[in-house]
Amino acid sequence: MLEFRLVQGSLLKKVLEAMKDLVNDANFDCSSTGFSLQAMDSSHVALVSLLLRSEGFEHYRCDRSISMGMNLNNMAKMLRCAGNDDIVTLKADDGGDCVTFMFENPSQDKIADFEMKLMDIDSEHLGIPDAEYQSIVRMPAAEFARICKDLSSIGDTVLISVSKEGVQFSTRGDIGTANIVCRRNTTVDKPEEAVIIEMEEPVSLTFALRYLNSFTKATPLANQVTISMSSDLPVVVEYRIEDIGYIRYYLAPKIEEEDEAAAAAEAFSRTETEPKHTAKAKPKADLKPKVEPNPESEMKIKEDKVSITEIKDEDNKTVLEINDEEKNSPVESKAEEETNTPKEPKIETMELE
Amino acid sequence: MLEFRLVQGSLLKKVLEAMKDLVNDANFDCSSTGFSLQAMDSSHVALVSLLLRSEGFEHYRCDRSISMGMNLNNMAKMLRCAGNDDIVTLKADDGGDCVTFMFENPSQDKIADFEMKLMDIDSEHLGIPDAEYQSIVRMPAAEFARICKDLSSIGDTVLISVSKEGVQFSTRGDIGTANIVCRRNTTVDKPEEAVIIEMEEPVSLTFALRYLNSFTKATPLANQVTISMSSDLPVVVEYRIEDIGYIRYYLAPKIEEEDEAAAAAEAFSRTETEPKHTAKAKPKADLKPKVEPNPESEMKIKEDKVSITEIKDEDNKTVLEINDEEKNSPVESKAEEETNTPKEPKIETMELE
DNA sequence: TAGTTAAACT
DNA sequence: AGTTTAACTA
Repeated sequence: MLEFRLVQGSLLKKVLEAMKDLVNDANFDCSSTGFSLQAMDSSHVALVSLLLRSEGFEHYRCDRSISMGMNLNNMAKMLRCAGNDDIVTLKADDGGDCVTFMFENPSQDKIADFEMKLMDIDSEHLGIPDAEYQSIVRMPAAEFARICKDLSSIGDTVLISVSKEGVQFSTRGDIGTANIVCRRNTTVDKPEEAVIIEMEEPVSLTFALRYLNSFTKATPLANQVTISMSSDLPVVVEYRIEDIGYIRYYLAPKIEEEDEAAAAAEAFSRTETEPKHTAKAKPKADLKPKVEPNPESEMKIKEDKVSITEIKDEDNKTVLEINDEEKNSPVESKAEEETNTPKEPKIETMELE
Repeated sequence: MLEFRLVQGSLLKKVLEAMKDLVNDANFDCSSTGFSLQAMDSSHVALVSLLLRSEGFEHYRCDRSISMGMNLNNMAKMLRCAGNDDIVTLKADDGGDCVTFMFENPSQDKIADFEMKLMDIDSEHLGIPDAEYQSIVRMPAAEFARICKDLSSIGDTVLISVSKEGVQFSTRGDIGTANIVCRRNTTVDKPEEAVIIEMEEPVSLTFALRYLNSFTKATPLANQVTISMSSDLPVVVEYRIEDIGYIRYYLAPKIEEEDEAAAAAEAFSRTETEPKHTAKAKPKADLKPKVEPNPESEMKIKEDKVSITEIKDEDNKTVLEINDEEKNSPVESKAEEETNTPKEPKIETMELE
């Protein structure tokens, strides 16, 4: 028996709006400590990780851990039927193949319940390494969203460069170029407007704006966003959900094209002479973990079972592999249905447990 | 070297939104006195004229007059990246082929610069006669916009009839007819709601609503709109931009169809028996200027060099030609790329200087 | 996939 | 009324 009650029902609505564009189907993992989800986007380029801790709920009961496969689009549709001030209750029987959403409006005179069929989603549980990052930027979530949206009207990718003084976003497209600089700004009286840079090493990385724009669907969940970057790790874009958890997005950086390589050279310690090969053919011996997993990490996974791999595929795109050493053959998620041409660097498999 | 700074950056955003639907590419003419643009719409039916005087800018520097060809859609895209409260600076080097837009947010912690390639647009400089008009209507810009939008759901054209008491907008379509009358109303306490009629002679003219609806994109720039009409001149729809200039739209009236001819008969002294012919094939000798240029006119151009010609093309549509007598062959703008079927009356060439 | 238009919310 | 978001169309 699983049952939890969330007074601020709009929170769950926003969480689903923040995931449904990126992920079609995913397992919600419920345990006594809370409610979590990890899933790769349908083209296996980005990864979403959600955590809602049990303490954040008004009432939380989970007799035994269960994994509920849901179509996020359908779940979002149902949650859209809840008013923003409604109290949302989610119920599921242990053996059942259904989940029930119950919405109570504030005056308790309207009670709705929606039942949704669960799905059997054969997804590996993705463990995510909690690495140390060379640069961490905290800035207003709305501002980051605005920048990504604006730049995507000029170009397809953004080069994010962090220095002690601030963070610069730049792009280039057919109609011209754009450069946006956000200066470090630790305004004390308005913490939600602060731009905070924690930099150990300057970083310059390029990302596909298409995915960043998907990530910013989480903007209504938090005032601030945290962008954590290291040269050879996927960027982490985190929205902390007050008192209850977070939603995090991971995206592998793109390799610069020749003409942009110079600008990125200092940030990338990668050798430009590295031979190209296909991701699948890449021998394990060539793997070059750049960042050791943090031993202090809160990760549930064992670090010695994780390797982060960066290789180039035939299109000179980056492929990051984070592999369980006991499972050397990457397993494609069977939930994958889309026929996207894989132009993006792929986080091929994040099966870490 | 050209550089100007506009504290109210949203103004430039609105100006571009007000032009981009009508004009693809145009030259911005910058001189020490200000910033101006004249361009015909892509089907050569309507004309836009923009003026932003140097006094309206916080800082204005233009060492020598230059003409910068821009794609208005791309320029609008870039300006959309400016916040509404941003300070906008435009810069261009004299010899350069680029223009730079710089946006500073009010707290100065976010600075963006956008660079856009200039185009070589081979457009004649359009001089526009400043005629006297038989009827001038001033009314709230939002009300005019609403009327044009509403009527365009009924019909394609609007008959605007001005009398001392007010102005009437009427249309007819498959589903019925519509009539909107705005009474003269010089409310003293709310000047922005006034409807003011300056009438020397009653006027009834028909215009394509499609174009008027494009013109009303300028509504956010001004509280009031001025509509100046004479029987055989293009209507002028003017939005004054406070403290800095104006945007004006010109559109030739349509000839009434048979069933509507009666209503317009008094306004048009045209003979219904005039034979039909194609605009281009029409020999010069057949042109019948209907209205002599007003000798009292404030026009800057010499009247004897101007002829206003009204002819019908094969579709029984009006074509107004305002020709310099020294240039008998109408010159198509080379910026013209669209392949619109020229169903609308054309202001063929407005080269009057 | 991008742009535009309509609708809903603030 | 303005702004932001969603849905539809090209």
